[in-house]
Amino acid sequence: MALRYAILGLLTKKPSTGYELNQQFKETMIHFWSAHHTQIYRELIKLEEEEWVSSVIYPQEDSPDKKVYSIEDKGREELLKWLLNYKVEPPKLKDQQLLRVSMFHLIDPDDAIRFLEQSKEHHRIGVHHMNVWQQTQYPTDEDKKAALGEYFTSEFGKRYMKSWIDWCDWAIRVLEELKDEGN
Amino acid sequence: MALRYAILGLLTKKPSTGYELNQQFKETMIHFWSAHHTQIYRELIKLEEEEWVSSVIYPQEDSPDKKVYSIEDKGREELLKWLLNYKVEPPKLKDQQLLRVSMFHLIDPDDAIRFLEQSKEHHRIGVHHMNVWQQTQYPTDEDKKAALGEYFTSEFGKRYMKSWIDWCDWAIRVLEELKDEGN
DNA sequence: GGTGTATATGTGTAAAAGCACATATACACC
DNA sequence: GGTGTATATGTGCTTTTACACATATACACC
Repeated sequence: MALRYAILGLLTKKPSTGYELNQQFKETMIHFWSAHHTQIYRELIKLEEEEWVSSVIYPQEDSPDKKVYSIEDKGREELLKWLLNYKVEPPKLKDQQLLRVSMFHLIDPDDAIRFLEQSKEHHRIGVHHMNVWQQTQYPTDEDKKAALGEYFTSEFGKRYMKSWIDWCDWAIRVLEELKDEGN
Repeated sequence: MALRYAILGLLTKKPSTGYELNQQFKETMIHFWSAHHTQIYRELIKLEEEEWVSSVIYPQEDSPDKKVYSIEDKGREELLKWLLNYKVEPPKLKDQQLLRVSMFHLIDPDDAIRFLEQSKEHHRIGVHHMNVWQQTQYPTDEDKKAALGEYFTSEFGKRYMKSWIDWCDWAIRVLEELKDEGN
């Protein structure tokens, strides 16, 4: 039920196609929300039926037609209602990497270390991507107020990935020590 | 499809009832996996049909009968297969708190600050709970190897919550500065 | 005496999410 | 000439997850 609010939130910034919304889910919202593109297209259809958004089709020559969605008054109203009527809810997450970490008692310490090295590398690349993104997309001082959300959540994502890397280093150290004790 | 492996992972530590598994999901796995209790009971039934686990019913006098599940060879085998055949997959998450943060451009800075203060308090309580848990449940040096998973993931959860709190402080500072500039 | 919480296990049904596949064009790379 | 990627929007179907509710006992608190 919250996916619709995620979509509406993006549409308050600028009218977008389903394709563009999906890009933004993958780029800027990756650290707190995931959605499949088919889910986004279907939710947009529902939102239009309920008149929370409207769409205009722009024919294109060298690629398929674009369907650009805009938020309507009803949508803006409902979004604000949802935004201000909150209770602190814990996030719902499924992290296969940490799930595997939780079973490290079943595998060889060397395999565990290899796993953590890969995970660390993955997050190192993530931090790099974030730096690239920030250099091109980061809100400047003038429009910081208009892009506060992106400013805050991208910083969160960066800190999250950095603390992942630190945690990996710590866990690898613990495993190395355990190996030494074993000798 | 991964829920079953989460359940199997817990059952490698000790035979448990669905109720106990649900407790552990809420206590120690909260930082990387969420599951509803009805989902756990249904998955256990499927796992037993496929003979990955088995169950024994213990009648009780002062509360309903217990159904204690144990992992079978087939389950242990499949778990290890899954554990070692991985590709690094990004986590799937739905965090309503960060989703609301991403829409801070729509609300009053004072409302945003209040929101972050509540969120911070929530994570402060989380760190406190973690400290209490660690004092009673934390693996000691002797059985650290047997409880490596809990040792690593609880440390991850603690670091995660602490970095949430730091990030809240940072974001509140940014908002205060923006307010001052507005005057 | 009622309310809330804890123990313990479910069913029925709805909503959310994901997978495989479909269509159509174009540009880059080997 | 084939493969992969990017643009752009979907359908059909399955799996996963969640919600409301059901049952039964006991203990604490007001």
